[in-house]
Amino acid sequence: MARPREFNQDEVLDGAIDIFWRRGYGATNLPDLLTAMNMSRGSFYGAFIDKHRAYVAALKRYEEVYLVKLLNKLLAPPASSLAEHLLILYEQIDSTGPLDLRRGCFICNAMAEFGTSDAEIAQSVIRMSDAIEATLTTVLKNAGKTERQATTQAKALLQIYYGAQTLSKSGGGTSDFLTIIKAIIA
Amino acid sequence: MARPREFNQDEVLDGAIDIFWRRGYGATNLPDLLTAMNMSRGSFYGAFIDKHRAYVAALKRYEEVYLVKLLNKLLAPPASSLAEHLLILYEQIDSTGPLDLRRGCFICNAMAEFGTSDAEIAQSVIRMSDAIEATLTTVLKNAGKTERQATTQAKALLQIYYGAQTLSKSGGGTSDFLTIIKAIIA
DNA sequence: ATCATTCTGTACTAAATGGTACAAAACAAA
DNA sequence: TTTGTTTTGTACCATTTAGTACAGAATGAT
Repeated sequence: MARPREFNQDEVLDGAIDIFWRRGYGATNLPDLLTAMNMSRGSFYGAFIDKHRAYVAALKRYEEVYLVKLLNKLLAPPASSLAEHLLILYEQIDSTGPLDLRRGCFICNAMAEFGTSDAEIAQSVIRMSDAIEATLTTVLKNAGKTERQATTQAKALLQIYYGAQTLSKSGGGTSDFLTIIKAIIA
Repeated sequence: MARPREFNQDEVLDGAIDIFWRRGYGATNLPDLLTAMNMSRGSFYGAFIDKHRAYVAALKRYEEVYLVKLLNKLLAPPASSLAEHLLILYEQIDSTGPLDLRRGCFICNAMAEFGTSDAEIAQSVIRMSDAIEATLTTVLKNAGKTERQATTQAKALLQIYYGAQTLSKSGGGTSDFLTIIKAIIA
């Protein structure tokens, strides 16, 4: 039979996620992308056809692995109060550490860069947003909220989260996160 | 003396703001930028030196004109309840109308695209964010909130606003905005 | 009307872009 | 070892990029 592939699909996609997350799609050129994925040009085009499809594949892996991890964390039985449990969201924000490696939220970044210009990507990020919102709704209902309270508060939490991620990426502060969460779920 | 300029500085910058807002900095190429600004290459480079400085100039004009307008609206005496007054924020979000011309928030877009990679731009967008936050704090204090309440709630409102803008840009819903505002200022 | 100065538009350039072609290498089966 | 197939790395290509050069047009002052 034939020569086996030398690269691992998951590993190269993790590399793609990393650089796309930090730099965005358009600002990532092919040489740097190949370095981040640890692939040669030939292998890259053989496996992903073009840059755009590589990005979509990275988004897909993000959804299947990284997003699922976040949702599972949220769905785990709260070890403390609801508000403190929801600090899991805050943990996603790299608001500490050096400014130059704040990459924000991968989903937010995709929303801001593509908007609705790419139907497939827009659909993907909205699906991920909806998944987070739905999970937050479940968490709130499990904590005793009514259906109506839970849905509205989940929306608010998601928007707060996106807003804080965006601000943090530019170096803005994200203080009072816990206080704000408490106000929303009050 | 010399031949006077044929273009108006404010008008061409408005054109720049428009296309940068819709497409971002990197995704806007020079021919399209020149069309949007209604300038020739010669005039453009004569007036702005390069693309980057044109973007910075557009940001500056945004701050001086568009942002100031928003702040003044917020500072105007509320004609209704505080929550309904704060719907001024919601009015900034183009969540109605066709998906393909949702451009999001100019400031958010800049944050997402540049992060901290450009010190001058980062400084500018943080200053604008701080201005909105400070204005919201004033509005809340004028409505009878304590200093502590006002500052925290202003932060929350700003983050909700950024989050809703980001979601809206990708076609996500922004329903329950008023309910969320009410919850935050409760 | 002439001149000095500045603006405008176009032709051009060097570099970088994403993508392709293809030879050589690596492997499994026979 | 030989053969068949696939991967890999590199050389290459056409296009697009931001930016420059410069000729000619337009203007106000003299």
